[in-house]
Amino acid sequence: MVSNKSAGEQVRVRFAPSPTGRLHIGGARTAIYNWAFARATGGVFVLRIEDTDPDRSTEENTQIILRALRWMGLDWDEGPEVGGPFGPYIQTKRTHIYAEALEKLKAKNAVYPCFCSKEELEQKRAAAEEAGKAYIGYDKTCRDLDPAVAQTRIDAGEPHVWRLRVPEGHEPIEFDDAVYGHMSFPADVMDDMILVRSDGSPTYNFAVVCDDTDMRITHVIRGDDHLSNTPRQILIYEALGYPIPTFAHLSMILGPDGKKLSKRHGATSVEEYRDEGYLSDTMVNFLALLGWSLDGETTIIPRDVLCEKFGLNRITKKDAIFDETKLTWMNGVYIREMTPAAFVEAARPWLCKAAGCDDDGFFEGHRVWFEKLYPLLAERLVRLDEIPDKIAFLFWGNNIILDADSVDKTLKKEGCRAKEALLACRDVLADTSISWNFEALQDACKALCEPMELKPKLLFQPLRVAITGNMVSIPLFESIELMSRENVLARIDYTIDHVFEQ
RNA sequence: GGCUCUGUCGUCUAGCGGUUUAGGACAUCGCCCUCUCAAGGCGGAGAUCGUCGGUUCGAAUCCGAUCAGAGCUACCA
Repeated sequence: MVSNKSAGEQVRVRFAPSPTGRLHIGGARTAIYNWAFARATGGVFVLRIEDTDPDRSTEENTQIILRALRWMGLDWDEGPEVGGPFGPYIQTKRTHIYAEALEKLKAKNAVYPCFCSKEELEQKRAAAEEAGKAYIGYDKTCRDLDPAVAQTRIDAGEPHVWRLRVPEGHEPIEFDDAVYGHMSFPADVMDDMILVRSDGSPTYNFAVVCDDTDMRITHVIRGDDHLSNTPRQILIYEALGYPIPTFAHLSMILGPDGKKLSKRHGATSVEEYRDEGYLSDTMVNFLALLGWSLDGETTIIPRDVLCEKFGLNRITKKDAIFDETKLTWMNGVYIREMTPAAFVEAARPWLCKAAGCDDDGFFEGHRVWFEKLYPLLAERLVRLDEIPDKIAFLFWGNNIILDADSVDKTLKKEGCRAKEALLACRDVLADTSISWNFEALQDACKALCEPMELKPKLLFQPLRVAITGNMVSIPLFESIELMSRENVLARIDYTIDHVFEQ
């Protein structure tokens, strides 16, 4: 077996999604590993679109995947839209590569045309299953057709595929997987697989081998659903006489019930997580840790550390369950580490939603004001989409929507002296000699506690309900500072009128 | 059916024959802080390392068997 990994050679890896849907969590993790490995080794990260399935591949999906990768910050060195020396990077535009490879195989008699129709094959399979034995593979009907006869049928326009002529008595196919270790597969169970379909298009196994070779890929890092395909591909590499890259297979990502992750489990694409208010830093960190560890102790691993320390040697073989709880916790950590400016930028959709206005002028005009919100919000958020609920009250103007439960528990509670407290605070907040700044206002209100013989809680909670509408809110006086005196006084007046005067 | 892989707290994981009374993180429980909610600090509980047998003075770590789960076995990728 030849290895294509000579010492000192630059690492070239690739992420090769098929555009049959959005970028799935599992695919995103594969992309992250490839990207991080390239960055850690000073290698090249290639993006290739595998759209050889004409029925399911769409240009729209390709765009969705590119957008998702960009959002995660996984920049590719070669691929769609950035080009590179081994393009094009979209399989349907590389048909000449596969055609040349097929000619090469024909010349070596390593392939043969097969005229069995899909229907015939399916019948045989069904018959085998009924007979009790499961289908053993293609029965090689066309393998030994007389070449001249075959050529005549081809010339007559009879539909045919091209199959690999797997050498008889081939020794077990062996390779060293970077994560699974030494692998050995008996060759006699390998089918004479189809390389080129009757419409002339290449099948997956054939296309990957041609492309990975052509693009000088040194390490194939992909999902372990391809582990069993690897010996098949090695057979193709051998037939073509191409050097074999290093393989690294990644375990699967499962849903909470231990079954393959699917829509049934909720969000499965990175875009859905983005729309729920997860940060791209969170996604990269969390997914990187699903199947890989830095040292077994560190959980928060910023992307620059990932890019420096990532390696194939600490990848797990075990399937991992995708636990959203931990993802959510981690998102909170990253939110707390942001700068106010970065926060406002990332949170724009939800900030605007809270304000009920999303035009550019409004947003730009409120940037500074929004940044002041960051410290109040950061330690209470775990997802960005929680923002509207927490700050909506700031945009109510002179109006106030009182939460019934909060009113009962803090304003109408027996002996709580809420009305008295509100009146006293109102006087402080109406006093224009006190500067409109949260510390000054807070100190002035707090000074009321002693003479009134009220615990801070009994003074502040009624005020909180009167101004925010709820007994649970972001910090009270910081919020007041961000509102106008007019709005604040109006809300207190309204609350006093409506709660206490029947 | 055949081929192949996996199996450590609920979850992600560390562990590579003795330094392990199996470490960390999330979740959970308790306490502290506190004008709410959080965040933060401290502490607790939680894994006889799938099971059984073997090798060894000694095994989560090596070997065998067994069970359970997964992938592949397509003119899908």
